[in-house]
Amino acid sequence: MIYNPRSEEAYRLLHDGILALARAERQGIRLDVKYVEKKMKSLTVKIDDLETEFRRTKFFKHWQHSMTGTINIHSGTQLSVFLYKIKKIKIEKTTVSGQGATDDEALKQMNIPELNLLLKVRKLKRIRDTYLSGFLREQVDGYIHPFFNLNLVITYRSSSDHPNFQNIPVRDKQSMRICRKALYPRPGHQLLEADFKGLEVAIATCYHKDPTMIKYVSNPKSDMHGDMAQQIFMIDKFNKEVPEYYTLRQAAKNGFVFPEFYGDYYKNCAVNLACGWGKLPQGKWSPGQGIPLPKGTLSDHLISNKIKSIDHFTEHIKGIEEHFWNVRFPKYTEWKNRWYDKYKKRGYIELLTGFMCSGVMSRNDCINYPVQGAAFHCLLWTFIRLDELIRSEKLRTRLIGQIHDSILLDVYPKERKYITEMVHKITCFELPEVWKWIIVPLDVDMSICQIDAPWSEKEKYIFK
DNA sequence: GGAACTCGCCAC
DNA sequence: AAACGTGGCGAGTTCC
Repeated sequence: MIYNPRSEEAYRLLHDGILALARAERQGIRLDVKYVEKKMKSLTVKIDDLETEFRRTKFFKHWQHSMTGTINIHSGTQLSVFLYKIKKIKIEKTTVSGQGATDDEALKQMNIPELNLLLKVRKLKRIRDTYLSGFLREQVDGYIHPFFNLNLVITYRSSSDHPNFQNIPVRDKQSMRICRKALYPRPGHQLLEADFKGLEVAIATCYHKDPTMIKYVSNPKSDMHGDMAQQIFMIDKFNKEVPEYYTLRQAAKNGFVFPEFYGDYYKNCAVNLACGWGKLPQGKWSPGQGIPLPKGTLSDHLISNKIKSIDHFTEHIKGIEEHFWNVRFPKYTEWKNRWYDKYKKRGYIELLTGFMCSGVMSRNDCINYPVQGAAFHCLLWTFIRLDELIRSEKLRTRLIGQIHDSILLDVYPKERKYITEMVHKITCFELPEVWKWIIVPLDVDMSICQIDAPWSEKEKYIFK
Protein backbone atom coordinates (compact mmCIF):
# COMPACT_ATOMS: atom_id res chain seq x y z
CA MET A 1 0.00 0.00 0.00
CA ILE A 2 1.39 3.36 -1.05
CA TYR A 3 -0.01 6.37 0.80
CA ASN A 4 2.39 9.24 1.22
CA PRO A 5 3.28 12.53 -0.50
CA ARG A 6 5.64 10.85 -2.90
CA SER A 7 3.21 8.17 -4.02
CA GLU A 8 3.08 9.50 -7.58
CA GLU A 9 6.82 9.06 -7.99
CA ALA A 10 6.73 5.70 -6.24
CA TYR A 11 3.92 4.56 -8.51
CA ARG A 12 5.81 5.65 -11.65
CA LEU A 13 8.83 3.60 -10.61
CA LEU A 14 6.83 0.38 -10.53
CA HIS A 15 4.79 1.28 -13.61
CA ASP A 16 7.81 2.13 -15.76
CA GLY A 17 9.80 -0.65 -14.10
CA ILE A 18 7.42 -3.45 -14.95
CA LEU A 19 7.20 -2.25 -18.55
CA ALA A 20 11.00 -2.20 -18.89
CA LEU A 21 11.19 -5.66 -17.32
CA ALA A 22 8.45 -6.93 -19.64
CA ARG A 23 10.50 -5.76 -22.61
CA ALA A 24 13.47 -7.70 -21.26
CA GLU A 25 11.25 -10.76 -20.82
CA ARG A 26 10.16 -10.49 -24.44
CA GLN A 27 13.78 -10.24 -25.62
CA GLY A 28 14.82 -13.39 -23.78
CA ILE A 29 18.18 -15.09 -23.35
CA ARG A 30 19.63 -17.38 -25.98
CA LEU A 31 19.89 -21.02 -24.96
CA ASP A 32 22.20 -23.64 -26.46
CA VAL A 33 19.54 -26.34 -26.70
CA LYS A 34 21.89 -28.96 -28.20
CA TYR A 35 24.38 -28.46 -25.36
CA VAL A 36 21.69 -28.76 -22.71
CA GLU A 37 20.30 -31.97 -24.17
CA LYS A 38 23.79 -33.49 -24.45
CA LYS A 39 24.78 -32.38 -20.95
CA MET A 40 21.62 -33.78 -19.40
CA LYS A 41 22.42 -37.14 -20.96
CA SER A 42 26.01 -37.18 -19.72
CA LEU A 43 24.88 -36.11 -16.25
CA THR A 44 22.40 -38.98 -16.24
CA VAL A 45 25.24 -41.42 -16.97
CA LYS A 46 27.30 -39.94 -14.12
CA ILE A 47 24.37 -40.00 -11.72
CA ASP A 48 23.57 -43.63 -12.59
CA ASP A 49 27.21 -44.63 -12.10
CA LEU A 50 27.42 -42.96 -8.70
CA GLU A 51 24.11 -44.52 -7.64
CA THR A 52 25.33 -47.96 -8.71
CA GLU A 53 28.51 -47.43 -6.70
CA PHE A 54 26.44 -46.36 -3.70
CA ARG A 55 24.16 -49.41 -3.95
CA ARG A 56 27.21 -51.69 -3.72
CA THR A 57 28.34 -50.29 -0.35
CA LYS A 58 27.86 -51.95 3.03
CA PHE A 59 26.14 -48.77 4.18
CA PHE A 60 23.43 -49.22 1.55
CA LYS A 61 23.01 -52.95 2.28
CA HIS A 62 22.53 -52.12 5.97
CA TRP A 63 19.94 -49.46 5.05
CA GLN A 64 18.10 -51.89 2.80
CA HIS A 65 17.92 -54.63 5.45
CA SER A 66 16.67 -52.15 8.02
CA MET A 67 13.41 -51.48 6.24
CA THR A 68 10.55 -53.34 4.63
CA GLY A 69 9.55 -51.26 1.60
CA THR A 70 11.72 -50.14 -1.32
CA ILE A 71 14.48 -47.63 -0.66
CA ASN A 72 14.46 -44.26 -2.30
CA ILE A 73 18.01 -43.05 -1.78
CA HIS A 74 16.91 -39.47 -2.44
CA SER A 75 14.32 -39.45 0.30
CA GLY A 76 15.36 -37.30 3.21
CA THR A 77 12.66 -38.89 5.36
CA GLN A 78 13.97 -42.41 4.81
CA LEU A 79 17.59 -41.36 5.26
CA SER A 80 16.73 -39.56 8.49
CA VAL A 81 15.05 -42.68 9.90
CA PHE A 82 18.03 -44.85 8.95
CA LEU A 83 20.71 -42.53 10.31
CA TYR A 84 19.05 -41.45 13.53
CA LYS A 85 16.72 -44.36 14.42
CA ILE A 86 18.53 -47.42 13.06
CA LYS A 87 22.17 -46.37 13.24
CA LYS A 88 21.40 -44.25 16.30
CA ILE A 89 23.70 -41.41 15.29
CA LYS A 90 23.43 -38.52 17.71
CA ILE A 91 21.34 -35.67 16.30
CA GLU A 92 23.60 -32.60 16.02
CA LYS A 93 21.31 -30.62 13.76
CA THR A 94 17.54 -30.61 13.40
CA THR A 95 15.16 -29.34 10.76
CA VAL A 96 12.61 -26.63 11.58
CA SER A 97 10.08 -29.28 12.55
CA GLY A 98 12.57 -30.88 14.94
CA GLN A 99 13.53 -33.96 12.88
CA GLY A 100 17.17 -35.00 12.48
CA ALA A 101 18.57 -33.06 9.53
CA THR A 102 19.98 -34.75 6.43
CA ASP A 103 21.33 -31.68 4.67
CA ASP A 104 24.86 -31.17 3.41
CA GLU A 105 26.17 -29.89 6.74
CA ALA A 106 24.61 -32.67 8.81
CA LEU A 107 25.87 -35.45 6.51
CA LYS A 108 29.40 -34.04 6.28
CA GLN A 109 29.66 -33.90 10.06
CA MET A 110 29.05 -37.67 10.30
CA ASN A 111 32.23 -38.43 8.40
CA ILE A 112 30.76 -41.46 6.63
CA PRO A 113 32.49 -41.86 3.23
CA GLU A 114 29.42 -43.43 1.59
CA LEU A 115 27.40 -40.30 2.31
CA ASN A 116 29.79 -38.30 0.16
CA LEU A 117 28.59 -40.31 -2.84
CA LEU A 118 25.06 -39.30 -1.98
CA LEU A 119 26.07 -35.65 -1.72
CA LYS A 120 27.72 -35.80 -5.16
CA VAL A 121 24.56 -37.31 -6.65
CA ARG A 122 22.42 -34.62 -5.04
CA LYS A 123 24.50 -31.88 -6.61
CA LEU A 124 24.42 -33.40 -10.10
CA LYS A 125 20.69 -34.06 -9.87
CA ARG A 126 20.08 -30.46 -8.92
CA ILE A 127 22.02 -29.23 -11.94
CA ARG A 128 20.11 -31.58 -14.23
CA ASP A 129 16.60 -31.51 -12.75
CA THR A 130 16.33 -27.90 -11.61
CA TYR A 131 18.45 -25.82 -13.92
CA LEU A 132 19.06 -27.61 -17.24
CA SER A 133 15.63 -29.25 -17.44
CA GLY A 134 14.04 -25.95 -16.43
CA PHE A 135 15.81 -24.15 -19.28
CA LEU A 136 14.73 -26.81 -21.74
CA ARG A 137 11.13 -26.79 -20.55
CA GLU A 138 10.83 -23.01 -20.74
CA GLN A 139 12.71 -22.36 -23.99
CA VAL A 140 10.90 -21.22 -27.11
CA ASP A 141 12.86 -21.34 -30.39
CA GLY A 142 16.15 -21.40 -28.49
CA TYR A 143 15.38 -18.53 -26.09
CA ILE A 144 14.30 -18.58 -22.45
CA HIS A 145 12.09 -15.73 -21.26
CA PRO A 146 12.35 -15.51 -17.46
CA PHE A 147 9.62 -13.45 -15.79
CA PHE A 148 10.51 -10.63 -13.40
CA ASN A 149 7.81 -9.83 -10.86
CA LEU A 150 7.46 -6.62 -8.85
CA ASN A 151 4.33 -7.59 -6.92
CA LEU A 152 5.34 -10.69 -4.95
CA VAL A 153 8.09 -9.71 -2.52
CA ILE A 154 7.29 -8.21 0.85
CA THR A 155 10.40 -6.00 0.81
CA TYR A 156 9.69 -4.47 -2.65
CA ARG A 157 12.46 -6.47 -4.25
CA SER A 158 11.71 -8.41 -7.46
CA SER A 159 11.37 -12.13 -7.95
CA SER A 160 11.84 -14.26 -11.05
CA ASP A 161 10.30 -17.46 -12.36
CA HIS A 162 9.76 -19.74 -15.38
CA PRO A 163 12.67 -20.19 -15.09
CA ASN A 164 14.00 -18.35 -12.06
CA PHE A 165 16.84 -16.29 -13.49
CA GLN A 166 17.95 -15.11 -10.05
CA ASN A 167 19.36 -18.33 -8.58
CA ILE A 168 21.55 -19.84 -11.30
CA PRO A 169 24.68 -21.28 -9.59
CA VAL A 170 27.74 -19.06 -9.46
CA ARG A 171 29.76 -19.89 -6.33
CA ASP A 172 30.29 -23.60 -6.92
CA LYS A 173 32.57 -23.71 -9.97
CA GLN A 174 31.36 -27.01 -11.40
CA SER A 175 27.68 -26.09 -11.12
CA MET A 176 28.37 -22.59 -12.44
CA ARG A 177 30.17 -23.86 -15.55
CA ILE A 178 27.59 -26.47 -16.44
CA CYS A 179 24.58 -24.20 -15.95
CA ARG A 180 25.90 -20.92 -17.32
CA LYS A 181 27.50 -22.57 -20.35
CA ALA A 182 23.93 -23.03 -21.59
CA LEU A 183 23.26 -19.29 -21.89
CA TYR A 184 24.59 -17.29 -24.84
CA PRO A 185 24.37 -13.83 -26.34
CA ARG A 186 22.76 -13.30 -29.75
CA PRO A 187 25.08 -14.22 -32.68
CA GLY A 188 27.94 -11.72 -32.93
CA HIS A 189 27.03 -10.17 -29.54
CA GLN A 190 28.55 -10.47 -26.07
CA LEU A 191 27.09 -10.73 -22.56
CA LEU A 192 27.82 -7.88 -20.17
CA GLU A 193 26.99 -7.81 -16.47
CA ALA A 194 26.88 -4.59 -14.46
CA ASP A 195 26.76 -5.00 -10.64
CA PHE A 196 26.35 -2.31 -8.04
CA LYS A 197 29.27 -2.57 -5.61
CA GLY A 198 28.14 -3.17 -2.00
CA LEU A 199 24.73 -1.67 -2.77
CA GLU A 200 22.87 -2.77 0.35
CA VAL A 201 25.62 -1.52 2.65
CA ALA A 202 25.56 1.84 0.86
CA ILE A 203 21.76 2.11 1.09
CA ALA A 204 21.75 1.10 4.77
CA THR A 205 24.21 3.95 5.29
CA CYS A 206 21.73 6.38 3.72
CA TYR A 207 19.28 5.44 6.48
CA HIS A 208 21.53 5.40 9.57
CA LYS A 209 24.26 7.86 8.40
CA ASP A 210 26.85 6.39 10.76
CA PRO A 211 30.01 8.51 10.21
CA THR A 212 32.39 5.56 10.39
CA MET A 213 30.35 3.65 7.84
CA ILE A 214 30.15 6.73 5.61
CA LYS A 215 33.95 6.78 5.64
CA TYR A 216 34.14 3.08 4.81
CA VAL A 217 31.76 3.28 1.85
CA SER A 218 33.15 6.60 0.58
CA ASN A 219 36.83 5.73 0.59
CA PRO A 220 37.74 3.06 -1.98
CA LYS A 221 41.02 2.42 -0.18
CA SER A 222 39.36 1.57 3.13
CA ASP A 223 38.42 -2.04 3.73
CA MET A 224 35.79 -2.86 6.36
CA HIS A 225 35.93 -6.61 5.77
CA GLY A 226 39.73 -6.59 5.98
CA ASP A 227 39.58 -4.62 9.22
CA MET A 228 37.08 -7.09 10.66
CA ALA A 229 39.20 -10.07 9.57
CA GLN A 230 42.20 -8.51 11.28
CA GLN A 231 40.22 -8.01 14.50
CA ILE A 232 38.37 -11.36 14.49
CA PHE A 233 41.43 -13.47 13.76
CA MET A 234 43.93 -11.24 15.59
CA ILE A 235 46.32 -10.69 12.70
CA ASP A 236 49.15 -8.20 13.32
CA LYS A 237 50.03 -7.35 9.76
CA PHE A 238 46.94 -7.94 7.67
CA ASN A 239 47.39 -7.84 3.89
CA LYS A 240 44.54 -8.99 1.67
CA GLU A 241 46.96 -9.71 -1.17
CA VAL A 242 48.21 -12.72 0.84
CA PRO A 243 45.88 -15.55 -0.28
CA GLU A 244 45.49 -17.04 3.22
CA TYR A 245 44.49 -13.64 4.58
CA TYR A 246 42.11 -13.08 1.70
CA THR A 247 40.32 -16.26 2.81
CA LEU A 248 40.04 -14.83 6.33
CA ARG A 249 38.64 -11.63 4.84
CA GLN A 250 35.97 -13.64 2.98
CA ALA A 251 35.18 -15.43 6.25
CA ALA A 252 34.84 -12.12 8.11
CA LYS A 253 32.64 -10.68 5.37
CA ASN A 254 30.28 -13.62 4.89
CA GLY A 255 30.54 -15.17 8.36
CA PHE A 256 30.34 -12.05 10.51
CA VAL A 257 29.71 -8.67 8.87
CA PHE A 258 26.76 -9.59 6.63
CA PRO A 259 25.08 -11.92 9.14
CA GLU A 260 25.38 -9.15 11.77
CA PHE A 261 23.80 -6.65 9.37
CA TYR A 262 20.91 -9.04 8.81
CA GLY A 263 20.42 -9.40 12.56
CA ASP A 264 22.29 -12.59 13.41
CA TYR A 265 24.12 -12.79 16.75
CA TYR A 266 27.53 -13.78 17.94
CA LYS A 267 26.91 -17.43 18.86
CA ASN A 268 25.89 -18.42 15.33
CA CYS A 269 28.64 -16.30 13.84
CA ALA A 270 31.32 -17.86 16.06
CA VAL A 271 30.40 -21.42 15.10
CA ASN A 272 30.17 -20.59 11.40
CA LEU A 273 33.45 -18.70 11.44
CA ALA A 274 35.44 -21.35 13.29
CA CYS A 275 33.87 -24.60 12.14
CA GLY A 276 32.50 -23.57 8.73
CA TRP A 277 35.02 -21.12 7.33
CA GLY A 278 38.00 -21.99 9.50
CA LYS A 279 37.44 -25.78 9.30
CA LEU A 280 38.12 -26.20 13.03
CA PRO A 281 36.37 -28.89 15.10
CA GLN A 282 33.76 -28.17 17.76
CA GLY A 283 35.10 -28.43 21.30
CA LYS A 284 38.79 -28.21 22.15
CA TRP A 285 41.42 -27.45 19.53
CA SER A 286 44.82 -29.04 18.94
CA PRO A 287 47.84 -27.72 16.98
CA GLY A 288 47.77 -28.29 13.22
CA GLN A 289 44.00 -28.00 12.78
CA GLY A 290 41.95 -25.70 10.52
CA ILE A 291 42.79 -23.81 7.36
CA PRO A 292 46.44 -22.97 6.61
CA LEU A 293 47.90 -19.54 7.37
CA PRO A 294 51.24 -18.11 6.17
CA LYS A 295 52.77 -19.67 9.29
CA GLY A 296 51.08 -22.84 10.62
CA THR A 297 47.34 -23.33 10.73
CA LEU A 298 44.40 -21.42 12.17
CA SER A 299 44.38 -23.51 15.37
CA ASP A 300 48.13 -22.88 15.90
CA HIS A 301 47.55 -19.15 15.51
CA LEU A 302 44.46 -18.97 17.75
CA ILE A 303 46.00 -21.17 20.47
CA SER A 304 49.05 -18.87 20.53
CA ASN A 305 46.53 -16.07 21.21
CA LYS A 306 45.03 -18.04 24.11
CA ILE A 307 41.91 -19.14 22.21
CA LYS A 308 41.93 -22.89 22.63
CA SER A 309 38.36 -24.01 21.99
CA ILE A 310 35.11 -23.07 20.32
CA ASP A 311 33.88 -21.80 23.69
CA HIS A 312 36.84 -19.43 24.03
CA PHE A 313 36.32 -18.31 20.44
CA THR A 314 32.61 -17.68 21.06
CA GLU A 315 33.47 -15.44 24.01
CA HIS A 316 35.94 -13.64 21.77
CA ILE A 317 33.29 -13.09 19.08
CA LYS A 318 30.89 -11.84 21.73
CA GLY A 319 33.40 -9.10 22.49
CA ILE A 320 33.85 -8.36 18.79
CA GLU A 321 30.09 -8.03 18.35
CA GLU A 322 29.82 -5.60 21.26
CA HIS A 323 32.68 -3.56 19.86
CA PHE A 324 31.18 -3.68 16.36
CA TRP A 325 27.81 -2.22 17.38
CA ASN A 326 28.80 -0.04 20.35
CA VAL A 327 32.23 1.30 19.48
CA ARG A 328 32.71 0.96 15.72
CA PHE A 329 29.18 1.82 14.52
CA PRO A 330 27.30 3.40 17.46
CA LYS A 331 25.19 5.66 15.22
CA TYR A 332 24.07 2.64 13.22
CA THR A 333 22.93 1.02 16.47
CA GLU A 334 21.07 4.14 17.54
CA TRP A 335 19.28 4.22 14.20
CA LYS A 336 18.22 0.57 14.53
CA ASN A 337 16.69 1.26 17.93
CA ARG A 338 14.99 4.48 16.82
CA TRP A 339 13.70 2.83 13.64
CA TYR A 340 12.18 -0.13 15.46
CA ASP A 341 10.65 2.11 18.12
CA LYS A 342 9.03 4.18 15.38
CA TYR A 343 7.50 1.05 13.84
CA LYS A 344 6.16 -0.08 17.21
CA LYS A 345 4.55 3.33 17.67
CA ARG A 346 3.10 3.81 14.16
CA GLY A 347 2.72 0.27 12.79
CA TYR A 348 4.52 0.98 9.53
CA ILE A 349 7.87 2.01 8.12
CA GLU A 350 8.66 4.13 5.08
CA LEU A 351 11.36 3.40 2.53
CA LEU A 352 13.63 6.16 1.24
CA THR A 353 12.01 5.54 -2.15
CA GLY A 354 8.54 6.41 -0.85
CA PHE A 355 7.06 2.97 -0.24
CA MET A 356 5.47 1.70 2.95
CA CYS A 357 5.91 -1.60 4.78
CA SER A 358 3.24 -2.44 7.32
CA GLY A 359 1.77 -5.46 9.06
CA VAL A 360 3.40 -7.69 11.65
CA MET A 361 7.17 -7.28 11.46
CA SER A 362 9.97 -8.48 13.71
CA ARG A 363 12.81 -6.19 14.73
CA ASN A 364 15.03 -7.74 12.07
CA ASP A 365 12.30 -7.35 9.45
CA CYS A 366 11.96 -3.65 10.27
CA ILE A 367 15.67 -3.12 9.79
CA ASN A 368 16.14 -5.31 6.71
CA TYR A 369 13.09 -4.57 4.56
CA PRO A 370 13.73 -0.88 3.90
CA VAL A 371 17.35 -1.56 2.97
CA GLN A 372 16.58 -4.43 0.59
CA GLY A 373 13.71 -2.54 -1.00
CA ALA A 374 15.43 0.80 -1.57
CA ALA A 375 18.57 -0.97 -2.83
CA PHE A 376 16.52 -2.83 -5.42
CA HIS A 377 14.80 0.41 -6.41
CA CYS A 378 18.22 1.81 -7.34
CA LEU A 379 18.64 -1.11 -9.70
CA LEU A 380 15.14 -0.69 -11.10
CA TRP A 381 15.65 3.01 -11.72
CA THR A 382 18.88 2.23 -13.60
CA PHE A 383 17.14 -0.49 -15.58
CA ILE A 384 14.40 1.93 -16.66
CA ARG A 385 16.92 4.58 -17.71
CA LEU A 386 18.95 2.09 -19.73
CA ASP A 387 15.79 0.78 -21.38
CA GLU A 388 14.79 4.33 -22.36
CA LEU A 389 18.25 5.03 -23.71
CA ILE A 390 18.43 1.85 -25.77
CA ARG A 391 15.00 2.47 -27.28
CA SER A 392 15.35 6.18 -27.95
CA GLU A 393 18.71 5.76 -29.63
CA LYS A 394 17.58 2.58 -31.40
CA LEU A 395 20.60 0.62 -30.19
CA ARG A 396 21.11 -3.03 -31.06
CA THR A 397 22.18 -3.83 -27.50
CA ARG A 398 19.41 -5.40 -25.40
CA LEU A 399 18.57 -5.58 -21.71
CA ILE A 400 17.84 -9.23 -20.96
CA GLY A 401 17.87 -9.78 -17.19
CA GLN A 402 18.35 -8.52 -13.67
CA ILE A 403 19.46 -10.11 -10.37
CA HIS A 404 18.60 -7.70 -7.51
CA ASP A 405 21.73 -5.55 -7.81
CA SER A 406 23.02 -6.49 -11.25
CA ILE A 407 21.89 -6.12 -14.86
CA LEU A 408 22.58 -8.49 -17.75
CA LEU A 409 22.91 -7.02 -21.23
CA ASP A 410 23.30 -8.61 -24.63
CA VAL A 411 25.73 -6.15 -26.18
CA TYR A 412 26.35 -5.33 -29.82
CA PRO A 413 30.18 -5.03 -29.75
CA LYS A 414 30.28 -1.70 -31.64
CA GLU A 415 28.12 -0.22 -28.88
CA ARG A 416 30.15 -1.72 -26.03
CA LYS A 417 32.17 1.39 -25.21
CA TYR A 418 29.11 3.65 -25.32
CA ILE A 419 26.93 1.30 -23.28
CA THR A 420 29.50 0.79 -20.53
CA GLU A 421 30.09 4.54 -20.30
CA MET A 422 26.38 5.16 -20.03
CA VAL A 423 25.94 2.46 -17.37
CA HIS A 424 28.68 4.15 -15.38
CA LYS A 425 27.17 7.61 -15.88
CA ILE A 426 23.62 6.54 -14.95
CA THR A 427 24.57 4.58 -11.84
CA CYS A 428 27.31 6.78 -10.43
CA PHE A 429 26.05 10.26 -11.36
CA GLU A 430 22.46 10.47 -12.61
CA LEU A 431 20.92 8.29 -9.91
CA PRO A 432 22.41 10.14 -6.89
CA GLU A 433 21.51 13.41 -8.64
CA VAL A 434 17.82 12.45 -8.87
CA TRP A 435 17.53 10.77 -5.47
CA LYS A 436 19.06 13.30 -3.09
CA TRP A 437 18.80 10.91 -0.16
CA ILE A 438 21.73 8.96 -1.65
CA ILE A 439 24.48 10.52 0.45
CA VAL A 440 27.31 8.08 -0.33
CA PRO A 441 29.00 7.41 -3.66
CA LEU A 442 27.64 4.51 -5.71
CA ASP A 443 29.92 2.42 -7.87
CA VAL A 444 29.45 -0.27 -10.47
CA ASP A 445 31.54 -3.34 -11.34
CA MET A 446 31.33 -4.75 -14.83
CA SER A 447 32.22 -8.10 -16.30
CA ILE A 448 32.00 -9.27 -19.87
CA CYS A 449 32.18 -12.37 -22.07
CA GLN A 450 33.96 -12.55 -25.42
CA ILE A 451 31.86 -12.31 -28.60
CA ASP A 452 29.71 -15.45 -29.00
CA ALA A 453 30.97 -16.85 -25.68
CA PRO A 454 28.58 -18.25 -23.04
CA TRP A 455 27.88 -16.75 -19.62
CA SER A 456 30.29 -19.17 -17.92
CA GLU A 457 33.24 -17.35 -19.55
CA LYS A 458 32.76 -14.04 -17.76
CA GLU A 459 35.85 -11.84 -17.19
CA LYS A 460 36.39 -8.59 -15.35
CA TYR A 461 35.80 -5.57 -17.60
CA ILE A 462 37.88 -2.45 -17.15
CA PHE A 463 36.16 0.37 -18.94
CA LYS A 464 37.92 3.49 -17.68
C1' DG B 1 -5.02 -37.99 -8.06
C1' DG B 2 -4.18 -33.41 -6.71
C1' DA B 3 -3.35 -29.98 -2.89
C1' DA B 4 -0.47 -28.81 0.75
C1' DC B 5 3.20 -29.60 3.35
C1' DT B 6 8.41 -30.46 4.54
C1' DC B 7 13.09 -30.46 3.34
C1' DG B 8 16.97 -29.06 0.97
C1' DC B 9 19.47 -25.64 -1.78
C1' DC B 10 20.34 -22.14 -5.44
C1' DA B 11 20.74 -16.75 -5.77
C1' DC B 12 21.22 -11.82 -3.64
C1' DA C 1 13.64 -10.84 24.84
C1' DA C 2 15.50 -12.56 20.84
C1' DA C 3 18.66 -14.60 17.95
C1' DC C 4 19.97 -14.22 9.48
C1' DG C 5 16.52 -11.04 5.58
C1' DT C 6 14.05 -12.10 0.62
C1' DG C 7 12.64 -15.32 -3.00
C1' DG C 8 11.75 -20.08 -6.52
C1' DC C 9 11.66 -24.78 -7.19
C1' DG C 10 12.29 -30.06 -7.25
C1' DA C 11 11.40 -34.27 -4.81
C1' DG C 12 9.27 -36.81 -1.27
C1' DT C 13 5.45 -37.32 1.68
C1' DT C 14 0.91 -36.84 3.70
C1' DC C 15 -3.82 -35.61 3.61
C1' DC C 16 -8.31 -35.64 1.66
